[in-house]
Amino acid sequence: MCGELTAADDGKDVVLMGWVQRRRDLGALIFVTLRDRTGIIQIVFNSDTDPELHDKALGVRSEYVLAVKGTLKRRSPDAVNKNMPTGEVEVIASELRILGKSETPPFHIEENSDANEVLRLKHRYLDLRRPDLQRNLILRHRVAKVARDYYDENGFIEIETPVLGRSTPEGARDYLVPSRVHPGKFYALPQSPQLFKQLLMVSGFDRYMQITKCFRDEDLRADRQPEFTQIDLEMSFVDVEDVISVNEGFVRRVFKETLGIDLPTPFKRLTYNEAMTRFGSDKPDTRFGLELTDVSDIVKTSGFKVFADAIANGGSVRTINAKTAGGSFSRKEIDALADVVKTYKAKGLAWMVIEEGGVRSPIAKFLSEEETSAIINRLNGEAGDLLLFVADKDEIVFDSLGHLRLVLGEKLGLIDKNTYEILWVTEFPLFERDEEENRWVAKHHPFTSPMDEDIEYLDSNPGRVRAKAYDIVLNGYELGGGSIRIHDQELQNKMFNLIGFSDEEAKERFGFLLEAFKYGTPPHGGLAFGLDRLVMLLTKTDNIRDVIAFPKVQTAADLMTNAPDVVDAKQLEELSIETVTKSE
RNA sequence: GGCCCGGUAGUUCAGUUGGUUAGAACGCUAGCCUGUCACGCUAGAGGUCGAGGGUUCGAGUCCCUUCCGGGUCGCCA
Repeated sequence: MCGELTAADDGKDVVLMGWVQRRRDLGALIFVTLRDRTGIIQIVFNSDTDPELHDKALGVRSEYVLAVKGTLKRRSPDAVNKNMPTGEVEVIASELRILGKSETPPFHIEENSDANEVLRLKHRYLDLRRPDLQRNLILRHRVAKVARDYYDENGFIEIETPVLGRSTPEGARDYLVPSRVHPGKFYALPQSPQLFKQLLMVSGFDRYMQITKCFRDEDLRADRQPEFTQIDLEMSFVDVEDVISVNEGFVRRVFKETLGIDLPTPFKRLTYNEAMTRFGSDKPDTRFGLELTDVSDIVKTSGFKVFADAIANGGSVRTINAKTAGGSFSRKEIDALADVVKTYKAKGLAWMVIEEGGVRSPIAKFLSEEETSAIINRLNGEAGDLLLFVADKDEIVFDSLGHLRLVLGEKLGLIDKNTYEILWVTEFPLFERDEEENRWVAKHHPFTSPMDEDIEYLDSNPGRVRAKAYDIVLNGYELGGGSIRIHDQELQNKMFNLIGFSDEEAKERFGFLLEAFKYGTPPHGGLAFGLDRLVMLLTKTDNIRDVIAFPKVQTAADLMTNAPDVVDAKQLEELSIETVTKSE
C-alpha cells in the first residue's frame, strides 16, 4: 500500500489504489500524491513517455479515487523528499483508472486540520480520511483487541447483554424506547450492564467481559458522550485485590502493546480520604505536586472571622503553596484564581505572598504574627511563594482547591504531558448525602458491598461506612471503576432500606435480582473501563469526539445524519405516543 | 437551567471612533511551465457579514431577540 513502499522495493511493478492528496502540474510533467490509510506516495506522469496517460492525469483533482499501475523507482538523490516517509521513491505510472470523481471537498483533508469542527462533523466521512483520526480509530481497535485477547487468556467469556431493558431508579437519566406491543410502556437503554453481569455470576459464568455501548441522557462534556463504550467485566469468588490485580495486568498490556510503555507495577494506591485531603479530588492528577495543606488548627481561634467561623461550622481552612508564583502573578491573575474557586461555590480566595522579611496579603492584618509564621512554616514557605487559602465546608474546600490546583499546575507549567501517572483510589464512602432529597444515596451503586470492618456503622453512622469500591485514575481522569458487590440478600435489603427504598419498592424495581440471589450467589465483583477515555488518553487528545467515529455534539445531536429528528405521525400512532409542546 | 467564548468568500482569518465598491491568504476555474513535493507565474470567478428586528442620513461594527457550535457549573449511582 501507499505508505509501505520503500527503496527496497525498487523496480517492482505495483498497483495502488487511493485518494488524490494533491496534484502538482508542471506542464509536461504531473505529480500526484496518492493517499490510503497507510500513508502517501508520489506518482509521476510524463508526457514524453506516454502522452495519452499524461492527458488523462490532467483531469485528476483532489480526492479523486484512482487505481494506478506503474513501476516503483528510487528517486534521483536531488529529488528525494526527506519530509515524506516514502520520499525516497516514487511510482512511474503506466496505467491510470479514475475509480471515483470528487467534488472539491468543503475542507482540506490534512493532518491537524484547522477547519471548523461543525463543518468536519457534517462531513465526518471526509474528516475520518485525515491521518490523525485514522490513527486514533486504529489505536482504538487495538485497545479493543488487547482487551478481548487479555481477558480471554485470563479465562473471561464475552457475553452480550440486552440493549432493550427496564428502567431502573437511581443514577443517570435513561434513554427510553417506546414499546409498540405494550402501549404506554417503555424500554430503557442500559446505563451499564450492571445487573445482567451480576446475574451471569449467579449463572456460574465466573469470569465475564463485554465491550459494550452504554447510554446516559445527561449533558455532554469534553470527555462525555451520551452513548459511550465500556470494557465491562465481572468475576466470581474474588475480593478487591483480585479485581485490581487482573485489571492492572490489562492496563499494563494495553500500554505496552499500543505505546510500548512499561507502566510500573504495582500501580500506586491512594485511599479516597488521602486523595481528597492531599489533592482535593477523588481522581487526582499526580503528575505534579501543589498538594493541599490543612491549617485549620493554626487559625481556628484566629481574629480572622472568615477562617474561625468556617472551622466553628465544622469546615476547614486549607492552603496550596503555589511555589514561585508570588513574584510572578499579577493582582489580576490572582483575581482570576479567585474566580476559579468561586465556580465551585467557595466564597472567596485568601492569598498571601511571602516576601523577604514579611508578607504581602489582604488578610495579614487579621492574623497574628504567630499564626502567620506557623502557616509559613507548615507550608515550607519561602520568599516568592504564593499561598492560597479557602475556608468553608470540607466538601467545598476540597472541590475548589482541587480544581484550583489543576489550574495552577497548568499555569505554572508543572504538568509533563509525556508522562502517565496511574493509580487506584480505594475505600470510597458507601453513601453520600443528597441534600435536595435529604437522604442517603449510594455513591457508586446500591449493590456495592461495604467494607467488612465498617458494617457495624451502617445503622449508627452511614456516612463513615467505606465501600469495597475502587477507581482507576490516569492523569486526573477516571479511567474506570468498580466494586465488590453485596451477595447477601439480607445485607442487600438493608442497603435498599438505607437509601430509602421500602421492601415493596426494592422488590418491584430489582425483584428479579433479589430473587436470583436466593439461589446460591457467589461472592463477586467487577469493574468497567471507559474505552473512549482510555483511547483519548493514549492518543493524547483532549476531546472524546476525536476517538469516536461518529460522535454527537453538545446538544446530543448528530450533525451528519441530523438525528434526532421528528418522525411520521403514523410511527407515533403505532407507538401510542402523543407529543406535547412545552410552554414557558 | 446558569455563566463564558465563537459565527464575515469554499476554508482560515482581518475589518479602526458606525462612513464610498467588505479585504488577505489558501482553495477553486482557465492559461503557461519537464523534477515538483505548501511547485511557480498570469488572469478570473467567488459574500444573505448565522437569522430576524431596532437605533441611525448611514450598521459587518451599537442595542434587543433568536439559531448554530465550543468550554464550564448544575447534572453524570
